[in-house]
Amino acid sequence: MKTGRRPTIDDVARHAGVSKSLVSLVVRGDSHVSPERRAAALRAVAELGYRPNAMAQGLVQKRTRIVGVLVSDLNNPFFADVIAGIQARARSLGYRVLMNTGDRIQQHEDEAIETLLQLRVDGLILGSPMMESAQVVRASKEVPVVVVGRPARAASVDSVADDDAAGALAVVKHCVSLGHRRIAHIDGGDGAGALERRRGYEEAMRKMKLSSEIVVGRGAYTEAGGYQGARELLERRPRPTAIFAANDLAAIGALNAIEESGLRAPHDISLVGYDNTSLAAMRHLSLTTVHQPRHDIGQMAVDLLIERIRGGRVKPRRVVLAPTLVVRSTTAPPPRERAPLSRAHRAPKSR
Amino acid sequence: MKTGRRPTIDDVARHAGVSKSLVSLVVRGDSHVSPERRAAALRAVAELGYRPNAMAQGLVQKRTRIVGVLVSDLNNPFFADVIAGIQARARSLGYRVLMNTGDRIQQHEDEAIETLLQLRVDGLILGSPMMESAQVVRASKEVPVVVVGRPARAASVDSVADDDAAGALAVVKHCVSLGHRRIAHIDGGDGAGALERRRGYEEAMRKMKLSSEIVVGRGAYTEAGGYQGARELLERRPRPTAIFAANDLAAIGALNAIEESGLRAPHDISLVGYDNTSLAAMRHLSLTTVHQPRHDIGQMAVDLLIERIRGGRVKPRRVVLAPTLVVRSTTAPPPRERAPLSRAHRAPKSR
DNA sequence: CTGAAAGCGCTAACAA
DNA sequence: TTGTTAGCGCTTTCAG
Repeated sequence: MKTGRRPTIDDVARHAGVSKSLVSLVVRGDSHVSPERRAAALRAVAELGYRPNAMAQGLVQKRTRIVGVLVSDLNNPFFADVIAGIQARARSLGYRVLMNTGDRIQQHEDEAIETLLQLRVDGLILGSPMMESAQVVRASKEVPVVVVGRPARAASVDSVADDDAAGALAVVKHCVSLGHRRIAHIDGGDGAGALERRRGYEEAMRKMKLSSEIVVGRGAYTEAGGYQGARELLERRPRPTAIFAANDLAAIGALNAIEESGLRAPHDISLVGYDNTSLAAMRHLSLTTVHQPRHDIGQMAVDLLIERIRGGRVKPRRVVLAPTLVVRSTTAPPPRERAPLSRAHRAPKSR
Repeated sequence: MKTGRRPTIDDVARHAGVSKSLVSLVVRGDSHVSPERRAAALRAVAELGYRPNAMAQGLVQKRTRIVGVLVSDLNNPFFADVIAGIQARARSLGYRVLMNTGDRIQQHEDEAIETLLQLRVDGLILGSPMMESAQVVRASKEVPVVVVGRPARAASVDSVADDDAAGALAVVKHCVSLGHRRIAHIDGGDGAGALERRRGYEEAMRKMKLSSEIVVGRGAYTEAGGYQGARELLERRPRPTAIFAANDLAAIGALNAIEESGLRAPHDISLVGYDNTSLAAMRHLSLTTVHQPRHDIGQMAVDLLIERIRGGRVKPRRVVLAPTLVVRSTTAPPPRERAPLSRAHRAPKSR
């Protein structure tokens, strides 16, 4: 496992018969070095298996070229693509990425951030953090912070998220165009952006003149949360004919509840998710959902971050990306009502 | 964003009117400090918002108390629980976790490890790495390494994985007990542990006296891989009556292919996955699969790692955890054959 | 273009 | 108990 202590830049210098600083220049790819010495240094590096100590570098340079990423929930495939976008962009800008997860537990999130902060990462990207805004602000006092998946509330923090209002409106319109009126929502509990998505739903319902049909079940951005929310909604009479879940995971949980009740989607009840994760795309599931440009979100987050790191921009930026409805197989016209009464004032509005 | 430079331990010491080392002791919780000075130091820490610089600490202490984790694929929910296990155990042992992902690309994996190594993490856990064994060995020269999800091949590396042979045998036995004989396998391509799983399948088939029925389709640990493999298998005549995919993701891909061919599982063809991820448990999917104790795997990985870090154990350890078959709804007796011929020598063996 | 020296923020002896 | 001192491994002036 180990052969004495690890070689330092001094060892390399001695081995190559040059000075420390010369080696330092070579290792970092500076061009103002004579070919011979460069070669000598490089050879020594290879022979000794020298690996620069990032801590020592960071200590003196006062930067690490590391962006820290906090992911609220690794179970949510939504983040996989966002992170891919982050990694790709960071790589091309010469930064490295280090992740940490909070398991959807605030205290863990705090610890995760603390770790990253103590390491002196150059910037922080928070993926749908559960943590309170105050914590985010606190972190932003130390280092540039970009929040992903929910709009930032603080002035010192950038954010990139999708337009929940637009997404929700598209969903509601789609359902209405199929003939639904009793369109219920399962919210994301205290998950990131859940409030915005819920408001988007309510607003959309009002826009479609369905204020009186607004019904929200309490959920979470998890399968279990969706299941709970659906149970609550399915007990209502009259039952909703369409359910709009706060994300795909919740939609799947809702689907479980629906099937458990002996109902089928979309025959008896239509179901819509949010995020267009790989789950939704599964042919077997084929969930109607809302697509967010995840990769772009990740890239944009890095761009904002680096911009702050480099330029010292101060003005906060709230980037909002347009979502798109993806119609698959879990939405269909509502089943015919037994009592024709409720069909009476159906708004024929469609898009 | 920033208010001048960050406070250092010197600032704290000056502010509190004590020495650096006193502050250092207090911050690290040393007990040999008088209450008054401790209080003074703590107050100064709070007032200045002091946060120890982990790089400086690491530099002098020659350890970071960080375990680095490489995750091959964030899309695979398998890792979420393993990581939860890692985090939990690491936390309780006073270590922090920093993750990195390689997107299933070898070069990225190498870079990810390099980042972690340059940061001088105390140990490395590699989650189902795609990288070659040589790379793993190279890393293990720098720092203790534990491989998760595939047996380590090198003497300097520990590993913790499940018993693929046992898992495969359970799957094959289950299928046989339902009356299947043409049980095909979709392998994991060059994914971690794919070879072992495939060998386990072949061995199991032989044990069940079905050597002549061994058929392997080329796949990967992804939905796309499973889809491809299934396409290949479904073209065969006679068609397999059961498919055993290398993991759940692949099984889902296979399911897509099956349904696309107008077949249904388990009515026309039985399907088994591996890993018992949250995907498999989805009621709507209800995939028969093999459960691995993911949380335990993560914990065990940390235990092995810390043991090496602390004690300097040298003897390699290969921990193998027992998997269990989880029978759900994608397996059933095979459809009746048109030609009764092939039913003639069905082995009635069951478990 | 190259080398010597100073110091990043912290801990670990060692003294006091 | 507490303060002083000497580095950890590296980069960065600043002379040569």
